[in-house]
Amino acid sequence: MGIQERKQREKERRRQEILTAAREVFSVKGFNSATMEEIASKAELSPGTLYLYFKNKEELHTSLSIDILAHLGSEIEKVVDQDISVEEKVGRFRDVFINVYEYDSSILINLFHLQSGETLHNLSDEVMKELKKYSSRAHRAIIAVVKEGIDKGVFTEDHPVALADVLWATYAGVVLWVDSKRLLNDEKDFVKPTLKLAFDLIIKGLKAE
Amino acid sequence: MGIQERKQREKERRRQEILTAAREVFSVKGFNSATMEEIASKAELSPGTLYLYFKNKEELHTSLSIDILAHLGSEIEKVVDQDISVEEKVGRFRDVFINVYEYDSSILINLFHLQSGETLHNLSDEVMKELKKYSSRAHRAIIAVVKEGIDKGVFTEDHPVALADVLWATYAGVVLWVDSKRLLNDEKDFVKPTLKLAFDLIIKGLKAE
Amino acid sequence: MGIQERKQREKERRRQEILTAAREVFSVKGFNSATMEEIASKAELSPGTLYLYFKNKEELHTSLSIDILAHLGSEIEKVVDQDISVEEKVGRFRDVFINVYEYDSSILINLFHLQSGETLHNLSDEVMKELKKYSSRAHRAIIAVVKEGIDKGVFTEDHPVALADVLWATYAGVVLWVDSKRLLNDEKDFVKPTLKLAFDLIIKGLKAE
Amino acid sequence: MGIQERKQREKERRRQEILTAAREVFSVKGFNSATMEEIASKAELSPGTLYLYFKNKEELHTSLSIDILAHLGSEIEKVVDQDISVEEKVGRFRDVFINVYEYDSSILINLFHLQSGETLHNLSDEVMKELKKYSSRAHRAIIAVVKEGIDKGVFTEDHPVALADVLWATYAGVVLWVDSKRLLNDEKDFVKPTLKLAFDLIIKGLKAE
DNA sequence: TATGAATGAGGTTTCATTCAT
DNA sequence: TATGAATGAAACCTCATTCAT
Repeated sequence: MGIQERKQREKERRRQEILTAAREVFSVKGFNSATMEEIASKAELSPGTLYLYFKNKEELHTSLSIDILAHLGSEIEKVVDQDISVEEKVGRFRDVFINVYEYDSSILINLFHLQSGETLHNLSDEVMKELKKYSSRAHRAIIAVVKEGIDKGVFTEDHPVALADVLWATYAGVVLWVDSKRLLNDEKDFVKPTLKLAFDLIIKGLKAE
Repeated sequence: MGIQERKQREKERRRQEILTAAREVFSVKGFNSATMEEIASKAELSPGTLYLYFKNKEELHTSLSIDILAHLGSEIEKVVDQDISVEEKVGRFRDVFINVYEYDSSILINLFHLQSGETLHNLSDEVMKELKKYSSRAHRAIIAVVKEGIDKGVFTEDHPVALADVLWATYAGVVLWVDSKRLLNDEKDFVKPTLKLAFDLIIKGLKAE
Repeated sequence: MGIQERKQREKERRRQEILTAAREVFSVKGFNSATMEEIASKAELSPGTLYLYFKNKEELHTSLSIDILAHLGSEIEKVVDQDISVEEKVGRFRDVFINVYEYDSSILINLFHLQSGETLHNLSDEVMKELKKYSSRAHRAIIAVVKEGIDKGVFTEDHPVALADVLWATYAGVVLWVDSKRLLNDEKDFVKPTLKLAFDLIIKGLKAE
Repeated sequence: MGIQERKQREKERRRQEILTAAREVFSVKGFNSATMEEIASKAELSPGTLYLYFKNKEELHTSLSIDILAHLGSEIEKVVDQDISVEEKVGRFRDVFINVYEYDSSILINLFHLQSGETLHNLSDEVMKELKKYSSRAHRAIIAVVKEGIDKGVFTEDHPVALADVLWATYAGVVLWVDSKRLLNDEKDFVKPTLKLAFDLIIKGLKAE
């Protein structure tokens, strides 16, 4: 391992440390209330250093979303070529969704919230492209499975993209809705069962008679 | 009409003007990027005047949400006692959702975004209570219908509250997801068909075999 | 009584009502924290009306000081020509001071605080003149008595103006100091005994051996 | 001298620069009319920088008072154990008072004005505690000397705390009164002789026959 | 590469004062 | 004379970002 490489690795490690600190702070405070200073301090770095690794606050935040989106996408993709029935595949999607939610619920919530006009408009083209890339990767995988189901006559005939949207939207909706209910009413987190129920209904609904 | 009444009416009109201006600005900019100055200027008023009608920025924003939530709640409630089948009732819910979305999509989106930790924590108790009130009103109505379906043996037996959550979450999810897709990919707005599809699937899924 | 006169009287009555309301508000809130709106509301008038009677907030406040100063001055003056010893006269001053303090401690405190650069600079010449007039009236009376004491050989020979300043300053000092101690330590109001003690010391100190 | 130490010193120097600028501005304008912007500009800094050194305007102002109060307290304390008569000690108090006044009359005036309801209520508990600490330190020292005088039979028997209050109040009163007279009548500053006179009277008055 | 002190634009909010009715 | 809605200037304060070291 040459010096170059070691440096590269060191740099990547530092980047991850910042991301970890940022994740914690954004989770607790939300995007606007989180301050670069607090993130820096949690990463045991100075504010200025953050800007050596990320262009600005926005991109630091979005990097987190991209990370989780990339992970989600790759997990989703793994399902496509498995040797199981399409219904089971959709069931696996549900499990992936649940796992990712449980792995880092707050950033996932942020991810879904992020995708609103306010935040989206300020992103650099580069970051935007990455966001799209990972987002569509997951989406394509879902579409493929839905299509498979339709082709095999297992699912009702319908537009596969739209069906994929429904699955994805339901995921986002349950996560956000349950989160907000929890905040409003001090209830406990019941994303998992709600997600299960929603997907069971949809899978049932998907089936061709 | 006495002077008192005319003044009252004038005041209400002015309030509505501010709300309209705020709606436009918040829709385009989001809560944080919107400025009171811009809202005031759009309403052709001075910044100070806004504070005669709303305690602060937060409350101005939340008023918009409460308005639409109240409307949504009352429309949803109307469905409960109609003399139609439960499946049709759920279909009507879907229609109400679509109508409300079409009436004011941007504030609805804001409403769903609003309900995240960051924003929710700063609301006054009073506003919070109203938010809860209207929110739970709609929710209760949905629960009632789901329950009716289960009791009549038309819907699968399951926890009615959870089923209502699924419906509501799906609504929120579709609205947010389609909105973000639109922003990301410059696509056109296809909330309506997606909502239709999602509800059709769920209604089908809901049915007892 | 003609119409003119009645109007005049009515106007004066209204002015007094405003002053009364202002006194209450300024006493509780202090000059800066008091708002014209609150004063107006306490006087059961609208903010605009206040400006028909007083040029601005500053002058409304100063009017209160002038009132109490005028009262203080006239009470002090009454002492001068009484048929009693000079020591007794100084004792009477003390009593007048105590009475005025007890009549309206908060405005008196405000009066002493008022006389600092911040406030004093913004007064109109006219108000300034009145302030001086009443202030010097009281002062002159005290000087006269001190002088009488010196002339009669009862008091130590010293500059009468300076001695008058000491008396007056002691009054202000005790009032302010006790007030601030009360605020800092939640103690009770002990202006009266402190004032008695201070004057007893000074009267004793004043005596020629 | 290490880097740490140099930085520390540099920081302290900057703090003092700000305090100096603030002192000037507060002296001329008073607390409310002074603006952070003006203070910053006088210190040749940007407004934001002030907030790196002081939490807010209030605390910047109070820091000035605490500084002078601390100085005053320590000077007063030095008098207590000196090997001189109690009368001389009280005379020394007077000298300390005069010195402190001459060192920084404007902040001293502000200090006495500060201690009024309006300002006092907004202080943080921490600052309040410091204020009390230094204030009571000076006060205790005075009480001790007065007590010594009474115990030795040199002073009239009376409540030492009350006597200390009189001394302190006279100090505050003379300073404020003379200041306001100066402002009202454009007279010159005669705090020093007035203070001398007042204390001579009081010392004489204090003596047991 | 890392620091962290300094920046300064910009936002929210208050409230004395005005003026059309 | 009285109103009170509207004004708008101005203040405090925050914090993402920069840059000299």
